[in-house]
Amino acid sequence: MPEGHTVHRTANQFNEYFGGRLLRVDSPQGRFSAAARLVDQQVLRTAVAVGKQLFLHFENDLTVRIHLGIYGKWRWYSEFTPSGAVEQVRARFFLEHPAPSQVFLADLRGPTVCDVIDQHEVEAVLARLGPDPLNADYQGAELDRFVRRVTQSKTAIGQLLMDQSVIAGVGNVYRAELLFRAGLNPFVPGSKLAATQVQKIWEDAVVLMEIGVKTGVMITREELFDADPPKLERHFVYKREGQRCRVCGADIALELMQARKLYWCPGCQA
DNA sequence: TACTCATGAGCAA
DNA sequence: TGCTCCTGAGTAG
Repeated sequence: MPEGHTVHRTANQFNEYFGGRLLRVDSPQGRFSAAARLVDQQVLRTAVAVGKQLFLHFENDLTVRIHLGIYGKWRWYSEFTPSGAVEQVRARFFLEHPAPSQVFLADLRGPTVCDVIDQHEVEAVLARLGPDPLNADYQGAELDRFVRRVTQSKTAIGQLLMDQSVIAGVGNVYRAELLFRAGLNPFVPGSKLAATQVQKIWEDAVVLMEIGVKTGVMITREELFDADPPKLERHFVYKREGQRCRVCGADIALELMQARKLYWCPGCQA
């Protein structure tokens, strides 16, 4: 489920299993081979997630940048029995001399982006990303930046929340659920919202996405935060079109916004 | 087993 | 706006 919380979990795993270690980097599929050689047998300094992007910084000042897109998947192994077709593995990261039963190998399949870049290119990518609720000092500049971008824009708030330069890491699920929880109509222009309303969206994003990092799943109903509910129970509106709203009983609506499915409740978000 | 759809985003037109 | 990248979960039959 590649919204921002997933990427932060992956960064945490890289730091835990591979941080400060000499890594082998390979591309069984071949498409990443030339780039992989640039960081193969280098020490991983640190892994950092910003929005939906993962940066693996190596000691030779090169960085692997990964964006899962819609298909990308990670698999982690503590035994050398990788599953699935190896020719689909874009990138493989592993320790050459792991301790017994240690997690030592990560396979990456189907990413939109997997490349090796230098520090200037890292900065260029970061420059076009908005603040990330999972990285932010949220009393401070990051929150202000988000509020300013939204309240100065005539674009619908439903679109703004999907714009990675406005807020990095929110995707289609969190977009729908954040707007529902805020009681906001997705089609309202950002400029029509009060700063306090926009601030509340941000604070809610921090709460929901931190739970996502902790649990690994996107749960947006408070009463289920500790319950590990089945998929269809986790949300208020996402993928619930035609069903009754859990709060007001109205039929959940589904519309296309910028070619993405937008779920919302016409009763609660009038 | 075959088919559909998806949590994303860059690009051409 | 529509196409593309191209994995895998879910579902229909």
